[in-house]
Amino acid sequence: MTTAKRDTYTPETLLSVAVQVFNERGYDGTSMEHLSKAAGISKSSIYHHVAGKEELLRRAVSRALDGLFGILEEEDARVGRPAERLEYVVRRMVEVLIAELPYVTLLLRVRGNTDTERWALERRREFDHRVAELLKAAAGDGDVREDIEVRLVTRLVFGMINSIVEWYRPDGRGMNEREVADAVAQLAFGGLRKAGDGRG
Amino acid sequence: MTTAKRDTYTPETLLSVAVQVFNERGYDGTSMEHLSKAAGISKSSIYHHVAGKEELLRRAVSRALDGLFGILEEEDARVGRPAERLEYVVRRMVEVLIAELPYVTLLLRVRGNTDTERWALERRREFDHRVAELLKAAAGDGDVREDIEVRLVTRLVFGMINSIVEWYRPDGRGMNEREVADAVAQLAFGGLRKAGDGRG
DNA sequence: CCTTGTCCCGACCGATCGTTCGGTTACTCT
DNA sequence: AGAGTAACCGAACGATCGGTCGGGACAAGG
Repeated sequence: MTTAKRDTYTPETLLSVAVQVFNERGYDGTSMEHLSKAAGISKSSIYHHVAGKEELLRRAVSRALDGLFGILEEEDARVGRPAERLEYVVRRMVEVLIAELPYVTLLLRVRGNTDTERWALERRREFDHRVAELLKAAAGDGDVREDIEVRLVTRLVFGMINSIVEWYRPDGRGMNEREVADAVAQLAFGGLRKAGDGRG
Repeated sequence: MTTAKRDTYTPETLLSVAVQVFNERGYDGTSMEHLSKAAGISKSSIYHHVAGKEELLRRAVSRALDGLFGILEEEDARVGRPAERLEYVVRRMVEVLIAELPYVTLLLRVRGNTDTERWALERRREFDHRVAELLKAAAGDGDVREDIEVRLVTRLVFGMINSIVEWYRPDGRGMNEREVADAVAQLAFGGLRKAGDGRG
């Protein structure tokens, strides 16, 4: 039956291995041979669980996108003053990014060579746009600086957040999700200079 | 003679075409066939000008690294108060990044699959380290906030700057290098919140 | 026992990979 | 004009690519 539990591979466990290799070697730089070596099964056996290489990519970026879009559906992201909703979304982005680190990492590196990659890029743009609107509303309230273009600020803040995938590693003794989220929020809203009180 | 000017390809003109394709498709996702189509010459002719695909990558990342390390040798980056030297370096990084956009873009995307890529990653880390020391000195002077770890701040600011390659396109009617550098410096040092006066 | 279906494998497919080679064109210099 | 050579090409190289195929091992249900 379909609900039976086996100690062999499932599409999910295979995915976690594949995503790790994708992030180390790059998607295009990873062959099915690399995946079979990393997973410990033969190349042809992979096709018993998933349709192919691109399905693994699709499953991975879907998981990342679900996590990000899920933020926008949370109550604190939907109701309240835009500036506060924005800060909440920024913090949650960091948390989700860390919680789903390998999947988001892969999402952020997609180039657009295949249909799956182009779909991922489109959905990413959609998410960016939603956050940009939040920032725009906050600027309309006079809660954030207006001397820099909204679109530019959005891109820079996204750049700062997304760069986390380039260095954060869950060592155990490192920072946890909350600490990183605090640092990002403080730096993004308060800036590098000492004068700012950092709010709270 | 070697100084003769031809209207055919040189390693440099070929490089500019190759880097553009590398950035569109990714290095691993680009075949020599793709390059020959984009350059308008046959695949085998490329090997008359360069030793192979990896040499094109090495030339490209070398150019980007030379631009970045060149900043650290400029006078304003070497003498003066660390906090001011830091702000100068940040602004110059943005300018160099935009001036050498395709080359820096490629540099920031290498994964480490070949010797060339690993060498590029090592030199990048060296540059990051040099800037981190500058930030550390500025923190020692009490000129920047110390409530966030120096290494973390460095990474986040680098993330913000480096993200420029993901969206900046020299349209002509868009922002110029100086305007982007100003915005980055203002956001990095002054933060998103309105309270900050933005210094000057 | 035998069937059924899951899980896995080695061998192989056509296509494409980066690269090489022999040879032709076209320009420069004398 | 003739020699020399830089620039270029089509064809082909062995290797590897993502993916297919037929079948074997194994556990569960009858």
